[in-house]
Amino acid sequence: MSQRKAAGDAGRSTIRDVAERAGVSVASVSRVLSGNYPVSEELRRRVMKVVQDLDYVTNAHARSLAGGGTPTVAILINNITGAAFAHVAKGVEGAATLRGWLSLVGTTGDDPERELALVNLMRQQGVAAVVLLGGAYDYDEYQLRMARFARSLDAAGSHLVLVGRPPLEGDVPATTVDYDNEGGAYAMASHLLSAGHRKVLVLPGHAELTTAQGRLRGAERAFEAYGVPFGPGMVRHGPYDYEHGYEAVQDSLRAGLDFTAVLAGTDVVAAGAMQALRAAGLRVPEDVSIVGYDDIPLASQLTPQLTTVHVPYEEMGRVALRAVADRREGGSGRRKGSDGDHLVLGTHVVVRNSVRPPAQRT
Amino acid sequence: MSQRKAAGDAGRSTIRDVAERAGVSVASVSRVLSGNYPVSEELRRRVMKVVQDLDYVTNAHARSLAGGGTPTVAILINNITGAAFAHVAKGVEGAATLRGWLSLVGTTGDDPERELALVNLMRQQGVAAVVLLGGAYDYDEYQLRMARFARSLDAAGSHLVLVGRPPLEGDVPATTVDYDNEGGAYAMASHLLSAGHRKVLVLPGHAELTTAQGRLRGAERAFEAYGVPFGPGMVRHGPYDYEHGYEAVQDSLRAGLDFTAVLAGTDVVAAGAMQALRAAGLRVPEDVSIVGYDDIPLASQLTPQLTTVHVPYEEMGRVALRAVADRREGGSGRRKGSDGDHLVLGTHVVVRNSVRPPAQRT
DNA sequence: GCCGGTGCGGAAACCGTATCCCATTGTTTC
DNA sequence: GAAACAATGGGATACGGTTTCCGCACCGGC
Repeated sequence: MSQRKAAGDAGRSTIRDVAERAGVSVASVSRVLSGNYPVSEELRRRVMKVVQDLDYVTNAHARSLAGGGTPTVAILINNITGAAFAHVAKGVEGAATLRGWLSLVGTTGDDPERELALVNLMRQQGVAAVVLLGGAYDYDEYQLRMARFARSLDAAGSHLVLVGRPPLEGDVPATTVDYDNEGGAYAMASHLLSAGHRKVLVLPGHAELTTAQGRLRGAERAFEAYGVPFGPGMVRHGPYDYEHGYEAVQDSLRAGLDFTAVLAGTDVVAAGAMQALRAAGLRVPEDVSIVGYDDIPLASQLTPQLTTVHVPYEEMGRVALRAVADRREGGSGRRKGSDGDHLVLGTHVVVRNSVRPPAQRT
Repeated sequence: MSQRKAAGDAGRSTIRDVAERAGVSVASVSRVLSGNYPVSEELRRRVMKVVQDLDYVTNAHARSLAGGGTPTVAILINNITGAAFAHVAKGVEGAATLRGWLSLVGTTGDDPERELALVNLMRQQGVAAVVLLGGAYDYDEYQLRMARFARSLDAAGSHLVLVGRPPLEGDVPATTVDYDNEGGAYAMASHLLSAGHRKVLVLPGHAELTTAQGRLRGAERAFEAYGVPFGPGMVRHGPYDYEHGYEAVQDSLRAGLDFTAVLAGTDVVAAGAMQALRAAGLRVPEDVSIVGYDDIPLASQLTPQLTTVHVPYEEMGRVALRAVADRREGGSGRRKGSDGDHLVLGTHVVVRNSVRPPAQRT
C-alpha cells in the first residue's frame, strides 16, 4: 500500500526523490543546490544530472519555512491601469528583480476594505515590505489606519513603505518616498503666470486627496507671489480622469467663465480639458493654454505636446525598494524614529507646446 | 538558555503562542481559524480574543506546505507600462481576487533569459497557473520553448496559459486565450477601403511578432477582397511605439510616398503617426485618415478621437483566469488534448473621428 | 447506575527544505 | 606507522501549520 510517491505520480518531485535516485542523502542534494557548502565534483555531477532529468525545482514555501527563501515585496496599487502607478510599479519590480527579490501586485480599487484584506494577506505571505502607492484620502481615520498597518507589519518583521503620500505623523515604523508635489505645482503655476496668464482655471483633483491638496497649495502660493488673486469659481475639484477634465471645462465655458489657461491636476485631466476646448471651437494653445502634471507618456503624445511637471515615478519605485533593502541589510541599527525615513525626490517643469502668452483682448 | 520565543521577541507570533496564551491546544486554534470543524462557542471566543490581541495571521508558507494555502496565479508581462497588457493584468487580478486567489506579476522585458528564470521561479512558488501575456516572436525555437514550459509546469501540477498569442501546435498541456486579431484587421482595413481610400500606409509592427503578422494578414485579405493591390513600399515594419509611428510617417513623406490613410498596428503607433503628419502640415482627418488597433484609453483621448479596433483585453484576463479555475475545479476530467483549450474572443471596429473619405485629387 | 453514543480537545505524524552536528574517509605530519 | 586534521557526506531536527486518529467527558436511555 506504499502510498508515498507511486511511480509516475503527477505531483512535483521532492528533494527526497532526487536524493533517492542519485543515491545520496537529502542533505547533500540541498547543499549542491544552494551551493553554500563544499561538495565534491563527483557528487555535484550526480545530483545535477538527476535534477535535470526530473526537472526538479525546490519548493519555495518549504524553503522559506526552513529559513531561506527569496525576499518578496508587495505592491499595493489602486488601479493597475493608471500610468503613473504603473511606472512606480515598474521601478519597484525592476529593482527587486535586480536583487533577486520577488514582487507581488495587488489592487485595492480604492476600497479600504480590500486594502486591509490585502495588507493582511501580505503579512501572511511574510513579505519583506508592503509598498502602498498613490495619493491618500485625508480623512481623520487615515492616519490611524496607516499607523496600525505600520505597527502590524513591523511586528511581523515586515515594513510599510508609502510612496507618493505624505509621511505619517508620530513615531510610526514606516518609510515614505515622496516627491516635491507642492514645489512642482508652484513652478508650473509660475510658468503660466510669467507667460502673462492671470485668469486660470484650476482643476486640482479631489478635495480630500492629499496629492490634489498639495498641487492646489503650490498653485495658490505662486498666485500669491505674483499678487494675482484666484477669481471666483476658478477652482473645480473632481476625480483624476479624462471625463472630469472634459466636463469641468465644458461647464466652465457654459457658465461664461473667463480664463486664458487651464492648470490641470494630471495629464489625463489636461487631455480631457483639451478635448472640451476643441469641441467648443477654441484652439490650444492659441486661444487657451493648458498644462498638466505627472509627465506620463500621454503628455508627449497629445497634440500639441503638453507642458507638464515631471515626476520621477520610476525612480521613486527604485528608491523605495532600495530603502527597504538597505534597512534589511543594515539590521536593526539606527531605529531612532521616523527621521531619515522620509525621502523626497525633486520635480521639474517640462516645457512643450501647450502654453502661449494669452491673446490680446480688446 | 531557553532559546525559543524569548518574551517580547520581534518575530511574528505563531499558532503555538496563541494556543499557549489561550490555554488550549494548537489543533484547536487551527480549527477555530479554518472553521472546517465544529468548535464550541466558548473556545472560539477565547481563541479569537488572543488572535486579536496578538494580531496573529497564519503563515502562508507553512499553510501551503501542509496542503492548504491560497491558489496563486502568476502574470508574466513584457512591460507593465503597456496599456494593453495592464488591462489584461487587471482582468486576471480582478477575477483572481474575486475567488480569493493571489496574483504575482513579473516582467520579462522581452528577454527570453528572464522569461525562463521567471517561469522557474513561479514553479518554485507552486503557482496554480502561469499566464504569459502579449504577442510572441515567431522564431523556430519559440514553439519548442513554450512546449517545454507547458510540460514542465504541467508536471509540477501547474498550468500554462497563453494570452494574446496563437495556440501551440501538437498535444501540449496549455490553454490559449486569444482574440480575433486577423478579423479585426480585416474589418478595420475594410472600413478604410469602403471610405474610398486606396493608398494606405500600413504599419503592422515587427515582422516577427505574431500579433503584427495577423494584423498584416487581415489587411491584406481586405485589400484583396476589394481588388486593391498594396503599393510598393506601403508596408513598414517596426516596434509598437510612438517613435516608430512618427518616424515611419516622416520617412514616408520625405520619400514622397503617396497615401491618403495610415493603418497603424496599435493606437500608440497611430498617435506617433498623427503627430508626424501634423508636423508636416497635414491635417487629420481632412488630409490623411488614421486608424489604430487595441482601443486603449489613449485612442479616445487623442484629437481627433481615433477610429480603432476594440480588443477585449480585460475580459481576456478574466476568461484566462476562469479557464484555470474551472480546470482546477473540474479535476482531471476531459484531458483529451488541446481541444477546447483554445478560446477566441471577438473584436470590432470602434468608429470615431479619424477617418474621412480621401480628398479629391486633381 | 451502567452503558453506548456523541462532541470536542489533545498528541503526533506529516508537508519539503536547510542546517547543525557527528561519522567517515583520505591526507599530512612527526 | 600512528595521530591529528581537513574534507565531505549522512542523520536528525526545526520551521509553522493542518489533519488524522484517539481518548476523555458528558449526555441520555434503559
